[in-house]
Amino acid sequence: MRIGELARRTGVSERSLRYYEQQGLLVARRTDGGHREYPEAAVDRVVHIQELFAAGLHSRTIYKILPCMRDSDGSPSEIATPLLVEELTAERERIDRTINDLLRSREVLDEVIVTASGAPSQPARPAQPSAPEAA
Amino acid sequence: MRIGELARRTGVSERSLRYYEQQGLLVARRTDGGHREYPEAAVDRVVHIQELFAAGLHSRTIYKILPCMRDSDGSPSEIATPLLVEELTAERERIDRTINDLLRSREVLDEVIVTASGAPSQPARPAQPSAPEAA
DNA sequence: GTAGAAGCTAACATCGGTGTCAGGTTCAAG
DNA sequence: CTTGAACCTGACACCGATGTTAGCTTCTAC
Repeated sequence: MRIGELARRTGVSERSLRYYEQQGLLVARRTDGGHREYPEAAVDRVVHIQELFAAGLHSRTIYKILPCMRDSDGSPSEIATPLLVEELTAERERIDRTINDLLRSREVLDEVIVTASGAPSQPARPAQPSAPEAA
Repeated sequence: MRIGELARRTGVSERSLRYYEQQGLLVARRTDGGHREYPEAAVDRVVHIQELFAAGLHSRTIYKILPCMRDSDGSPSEIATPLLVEELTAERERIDRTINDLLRSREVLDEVIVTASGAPSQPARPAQPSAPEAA
């Protein structure tokens, strides 16, 4: 398939798909005229890439782990080196910390939401207009 | 306390603390000479701000919810408006999606790590992906 | 009063994935 | 052919929190 279809099917912009290729995350055959031609497996691969990006990994890291995942092509194809494993472990810890931050913040939001929903417009404390005007 | 100490105690750079003030997230009295002077409660507040930033909230959003949290000053001080509640609910959903992405990506990392650690040179046969002990 | 540490403001840089525009080429259907 | 959609490359812009530097002022301890 071509880039337009891949973009449509994955929800990722053509711009991003070209960027992925530039970063070595995605390969494409070319037609004689130079247009990209993707195999079906590209859809899965793009989805995977997106997930990893969404988790805050950098393209360089994604580049390194892609061949170690059983993925688009169905085959793991490579085993991570000890160095890479170390890096991924650090990345894993970062992810854990982020999850914890998210959970904490979600609690905070919930509390604010619940407080507001539970108590109708009753300024608990009309006092101190300590709200600094927006900068 | 002054900015240097606050920075040390919170692990947040002076640059960021000044930025927070500029965004209206943090207030400080000033000495005659113009130096910032923070109350003890600032430490907690900065920590809270950091958590919210880490969860991907923008300073504008943080600005709006800060007065609705029971926080540094100990008092909730304000109740969220319906509009804000709506916004926070959307934010909450974004956080949920992000958590899911992180969990998925963590699984992927775990699989790569386990495969590499467990099998010196063999096609993937991963044992139980290590228990999600984050949270 | 003086030296040096600590603060102040202001301005510019950075990172990295993505949006967008420009100017040109290819593809497919009439 | 011709035409219009789809694609190509390349370059620049953006966001937003944070780093960094510069040049100056204030504070504190001697």
